[in-house]
Amino acid sequence: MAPNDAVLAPFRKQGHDHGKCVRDALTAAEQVCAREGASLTPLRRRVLELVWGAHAPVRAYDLLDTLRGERRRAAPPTIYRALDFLLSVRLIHRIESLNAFVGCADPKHSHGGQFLICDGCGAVAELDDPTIARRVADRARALGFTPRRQTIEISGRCPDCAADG
Amino acid sequence: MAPNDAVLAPFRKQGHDHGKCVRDALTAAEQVCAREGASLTPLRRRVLELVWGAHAPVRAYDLLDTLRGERRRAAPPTIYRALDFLLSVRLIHRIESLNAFVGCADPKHSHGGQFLICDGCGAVAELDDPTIARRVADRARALGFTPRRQTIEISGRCPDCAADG
DNA sequence: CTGTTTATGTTATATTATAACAATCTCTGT
DNA sequence: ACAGAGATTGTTATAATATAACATAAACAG
Ligand SMILES: [Zn+2]
Ligand SMILES: [Zn+2]
Ligand SMILES: [Zn+2]
Ligand SMILES: [Zn+2]
Repeated sequence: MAPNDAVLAPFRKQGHDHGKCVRDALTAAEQVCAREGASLTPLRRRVLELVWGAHAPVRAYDLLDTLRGERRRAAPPTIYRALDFLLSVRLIHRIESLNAFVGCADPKHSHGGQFLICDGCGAVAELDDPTIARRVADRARALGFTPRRQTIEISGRCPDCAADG
Repeated sequence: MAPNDAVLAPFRKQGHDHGKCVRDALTAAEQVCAREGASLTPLRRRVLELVWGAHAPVRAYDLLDTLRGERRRAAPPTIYRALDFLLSVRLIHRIESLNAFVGCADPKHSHGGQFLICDGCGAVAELDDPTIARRVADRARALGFTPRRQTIEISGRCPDCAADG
């Protein structure tokens, strides 16, 4: 398996076992929370599972609609609080340019991810190129700025969608 | 004047002539629009001027409030259409992580800017480091992705605010 | 237990953005 | 000047995203 394969999984409509993606993500989540003493309640766990449901960014109110099917009293704060928790332990990322959320591909290591967002199919792949992150941070510091968080989002066309229209 | 001076102007509360910033921005805007055959109407020009009012990102509804003082019938579409126009000719940028807008420091050259956003004072400085932009684009292309637009936003503390709390 | 913290429920509202259609302005060709 | 076409702005309504504020209920430590 080429090293790019994991990164590009979201762009492969067929040929990746997404059930396994989700199971692995939940397992990793348990470990991360245990390590940090954070409490992954059933609600938070379920929201994380829903975020992972597609290999694509999900909007808060879509999560809410789904959750309402199984938990009558879900309201906007229900979802936003769960999302805030998941963000705080870095199990998910927020895609600023889409107002949407996506599961973190590598929650065990701290990082400000870089995201490739396909205009065609909506899929998002998460890179983690330390060279880019470091270069950006260095450039900021060279100007006397103290960086805290990076948001790097690249819109364009994934391999499949570039081939089509 | 050191080369960083222009970039850091937004972080210097004193000692930069902001009136000149605005006048220069409007002059450049006229030129850009003339060159592209775009029509910088009084309304659009005024909204651009308001965006430049502070050297900081401005939210759409704040612009709307201001505009209403001088144009009774301003409504959300008034502002959003003007902003869409200004974005389309790249006279302003949208800061995704703030849902806010900021004047482009260099509208004569096409670029996906990189933004340093101060948590303390709210000021935003625009970099344009081609090395970063190229590296990001190259990395995307190496994965078969065709990049169209980059969003790069760095939150942190500007020199002044890092010195304080 | 009992108070304290954490998590969730509940209602209401704030903030950001767009849809849809009407009116007006601008420009062009005659 | 006039008609028609396209661009711009006005107007009303509503969609989409997010948070405030306070109530209730679990979880947990002493
Ligand atoms: Zn998957
Ligand atoms: Zn991640
Ligand atoms: Zn710019
Ligand atoms: Zn500052």
